[in-house]
Order: sequence, then structure tokens, then C-alpha cells
Amino acid sequence: MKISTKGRYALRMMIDLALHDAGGFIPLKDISERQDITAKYLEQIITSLSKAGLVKSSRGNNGGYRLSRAPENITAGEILRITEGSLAPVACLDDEVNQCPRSETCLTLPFWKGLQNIIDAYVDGATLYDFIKNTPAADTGNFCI
Amino acid sequence: MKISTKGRYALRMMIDLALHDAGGFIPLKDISERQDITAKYLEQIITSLSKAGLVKSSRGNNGGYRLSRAPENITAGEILRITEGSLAPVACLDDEVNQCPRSETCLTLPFWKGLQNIIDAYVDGATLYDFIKNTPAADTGNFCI
DNA sequence: ACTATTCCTATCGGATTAGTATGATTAGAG
DNA sequence: CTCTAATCATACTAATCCGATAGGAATAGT
Repeated sequence: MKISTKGRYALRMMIDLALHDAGGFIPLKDISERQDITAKYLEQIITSLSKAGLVKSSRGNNGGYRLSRAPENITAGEILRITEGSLAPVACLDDEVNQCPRSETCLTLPFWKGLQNIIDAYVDGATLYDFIKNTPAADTGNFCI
Repeated sequence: MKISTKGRYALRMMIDLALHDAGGFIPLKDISERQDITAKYLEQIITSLSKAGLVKSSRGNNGGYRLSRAPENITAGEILRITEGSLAPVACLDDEVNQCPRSETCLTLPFWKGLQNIIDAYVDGATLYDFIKNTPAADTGNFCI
């Protein structure tokens, strides 16, 4: 029941992009140094965020990444679902493929469904702006996980 | 971010024990057949529940397991924490060993702490009785996951 | 003694995690 | 037009975790 490094690092990257947004593109190398995570690993993660449309990229010299929307319009839920796959606590809530034939009478399914609901509501209610709104411009990149 | 089979099976076992409680001990073989899970695997899981004091066991012929408390006094949270280890979504919330030196200023820690809080509140608010209270005695063992 | 049960410890294949490695492609600067 | 800094794409890998399986010892009722 743990969030993997992909989800955690993705959130840190997105917050980093929000904090250091100056209108232009931010190279991955800068994020890598501030967050102390290898650029190669961040590359994999931000690629999926880019394909999902959460960040825009620019190749070549002076290239990099930037948020494609304002921080108040990007939620932690979006970021985590893209990188973690799904936040459903059990597979049978994910899609019809994994549903079991006895789901109609399952005694535990409503419990898991309820858990999924509160998790979804929580992560979808947190925007990138919520993470950075109390942070002075000087205090950037304060992460621990 | 998935609950493992250990947590799911543990919950199913405990519900099974609650549903079939007739005062005596219920052999693991019966649970195994009703739930369609190998007895050998259930053995491992119920051992940890037994060591934690959630079930009482009796060895030898006519032995088995039974709940050590009434269903309304056993929560899903207890069961899941024993079998899953911890429901904290990130390791630095688990214990001091995993805490990072920058936890005071971490921008993501309050978010994860909040997620842990709602998960804890939800699972601790669900008792075994909640799972079985609407189940006719005839309809036993209806699980899908 | 026999049998049904829990208890204990070890093993194991496969999947997942958390990266690392290599190189191609792109685009601005000189 | 070349150099360089960057993204993009794909493959690989070591380590860990998951989901069991296996074999036998201990216990207790008949």
C-alpha cells in the first residue's frame, strides 16, 4: 500500500516546475540537481507526464519542460494516476477485465469501493498551487521523499 | 498503491470466521474450501493474526481458529495493518528510521500525512460486524477478491 | 496408535521496482 | 555548418517483493 518512487518523484518534479516557472522551459538537468534524483530516471517519468499533456516540452538547445496549465488547475490526483497507474486499492475496481463473477454479492467490495472514493476525493482536491502557496520564492526545492 | 493478497485474504478469513462462529473452533481447511484459497497460504496469514491476538487457536484434533473478540470490536484497520505492515502511503511516515532530515520543510509531507489520516480513519471505522450485518445466515462466503 | 489439526521454517518462480545504459533526434549558438 | 545541450526512444539489469509451495514437527482428541 505504498506510493512508488515514480509517483513521488513526479509530484516533486511538478512542484519544482511550478516553483521555478519563469515563462520559459526548464531543463531536466536543473530539476535533477535540485531534487537530487538522476536525470535519466526523471526522464522516464516526465515522458509519461508529457504524453499525458501535463507538461509541454521543447527539444534541442535551451529546451526543457514547463507546466501546460496553471498550478491551480493541476491536481495531485492527475499526476499520481498517470505515474502510478491507478489508485484503486484492489484490482477488481480498476476495470471490467479484473472484475470477478461474484462482485454483485461480494461482502468486501463496498468497503474497497468506499476506500477508493475517499482516496480519489483527497488527491483530486489537492492542486499544485496548494503545495507551493505558502512557500517563499527563496525556499525552493524543500523535499524529503 | 494496491492492497496485497495477504491483506485481502486476511479480511476474508476474519469475515468467514465471524459468519461461521458457532462457539467452537473452525479448522483452516473449512475456510480454505469456502474461500477457495490454499490452506497452506492461509496458514501463514492467520499465524500473524493469531500472534497479534485477533484470533485464538486450538491445536490437534477438532482444533482450529475463532475470533478472540466480538465482530463489532474488530476493525478492518487492525486486520490490514497486521498483514500489510502499515497503511502509510510513504515510508517516511512509518517510523523515525525512515524519516529524512528535511521533513520539517518538506513540501509534500503534509499531503502524504493527510492521505494517511483519511485512510486510517476509514479503515478504523469499519468493523467486522459492518461487513456481515446485512448477510443472511444462508448466504455465506460471498467474496470476489 | 491413529488422525486431524496447528505451528515452524525454508524455498522458489515470477513480477515489479528502481534505476542504468546507449544512442538517435532536435534545435539554438557561434 | 559544426558544436553542444537538450529531449526522445528503447533496452537492459540488479535487487526486492509477491504469492505462494513444501516438508515436517508438535499437539490433542478418539
